[in-house]
Amino acid sequence: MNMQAEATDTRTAHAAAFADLDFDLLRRYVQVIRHKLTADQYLYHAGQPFQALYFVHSGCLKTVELADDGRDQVTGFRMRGDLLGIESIGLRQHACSAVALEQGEVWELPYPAMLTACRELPELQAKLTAALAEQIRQDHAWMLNVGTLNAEQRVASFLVDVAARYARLGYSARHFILRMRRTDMANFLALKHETVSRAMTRLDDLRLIAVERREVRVLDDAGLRRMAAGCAS
Amino acid sequence: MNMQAEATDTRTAHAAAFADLDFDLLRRYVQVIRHKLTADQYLYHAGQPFQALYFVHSGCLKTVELADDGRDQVTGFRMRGDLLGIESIGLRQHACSAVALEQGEVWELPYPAMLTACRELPELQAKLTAALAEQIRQDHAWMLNVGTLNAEQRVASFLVDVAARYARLGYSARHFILRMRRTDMANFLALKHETVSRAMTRLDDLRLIAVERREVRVLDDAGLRRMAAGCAS
DNA sequence: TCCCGGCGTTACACACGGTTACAAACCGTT
DNA sequence: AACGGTTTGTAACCGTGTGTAACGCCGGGA
Repeated sequence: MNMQAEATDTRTAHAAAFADLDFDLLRRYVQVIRHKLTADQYLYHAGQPFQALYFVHSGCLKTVELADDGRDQVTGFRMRGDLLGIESIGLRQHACSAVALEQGEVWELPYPAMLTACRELPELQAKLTAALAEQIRQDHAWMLNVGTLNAEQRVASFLVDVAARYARLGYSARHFILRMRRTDMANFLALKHETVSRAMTRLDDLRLIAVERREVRVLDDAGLRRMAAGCAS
Repeated sequence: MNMQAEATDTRTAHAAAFADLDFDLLRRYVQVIRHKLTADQYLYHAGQPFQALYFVHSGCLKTVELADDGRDQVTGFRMRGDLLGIESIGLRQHACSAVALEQGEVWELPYPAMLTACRELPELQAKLTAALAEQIRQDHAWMLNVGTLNAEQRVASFLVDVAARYARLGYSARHFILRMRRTDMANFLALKHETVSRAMTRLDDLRLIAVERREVRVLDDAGLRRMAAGCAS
């Protein structure tokens, strides 16, 4: 849901997913600890000691960047197969917070053990590095969208990306339930929640989607993608 | 110049710089190739084969994300000590373009050789990973600023960050020359160049800075930082 | 030296999205 | 079923930043 370029073009074709990792092999080196999460539960707070990465097994979480003066920015949403905490690598304390949007389960991967495991398993090292690079590309795609698209286009782009992520997980890209509130979506897209509401109803009016609160049905995929790209009208 | 949090707080205190790397040691493993660049010269284009990372030895470059429909977004500015190309790790082709803003020199680090060198030098591997994570944190700080600050505050924040980067390189944080045009600044800050101009003159009117085209003098550092934070007025 | 093109600045009208306010729908609790 | 709190939707107004245009400045080339 990081609004990365929707089409898997040649540049992103080889983006490695952490999901298809051999966890049985990994468990020989790293003690993987399962954690159940409930809605609104913090997985970690900004400022807490950084000790582990987290693999999302189920559910959906948001990562939130915080400023000293109280400003906050949702920097992404993570679902099954995504890795959490990589942004804090090299620090002693977490750079941001991670909050569960619904109940779910994450697998804790203690970082010191991961480091030694990386020395034994070059494949793991490559996957981790690839995950970091992929995160940078996602963020840059977000910058491009927020920097160049208007409110409606941003919302459309977001929905296209969400749909693609659901498709990758084997769910329907045509009909899904958003896991986050309007406020979270708005914050992520650098908009206000009223604006997101208006954009959603407008996309509904245009028969591109059918919305009912968090339930979204994609009626005109091509049209939605056209809207998500720079094309006006 | 990526508008990261200006104060080096406890969270960013251990951000590893690639600058203090032992290049003599690295040269035993990697054939470092020097490249001179002239203003407006592309170091690499989006879509070109990804074969190397680049260490900026002198000069200033911008990285530009491109969309199929022609939209473009400046994702950052790189100066001496910064690493270029890391966002394309794991891909066959570069994900973005890099353009020199002035004459300068970069050192090409062929990536396959870097990979093998990383296996021999754990310190190098750590530095590379840290550089990737640091990039993510910079991007998230940018998201926070663009998502929550108005035009004036963004420009102030940008100037504070530029000043900090110059200071780190041993130059004056009080008096410097911007290396990029208003258009590049504006694109990076998700504004229009006219808006950046107006913001600069307003910061000048407020006696926080003294501007004359690309020349900037910081008159009230604390005031500028206050403006760069969420504080209104 | 003059001319030209790129860059930066300024003025003004307008539009998009923010602000504010209120209402409706949903949720969990009692 | 009634209640309160939260989330979402709708509407009117307003302000920040944009679009447009004109002008000034500076540097490079003829």
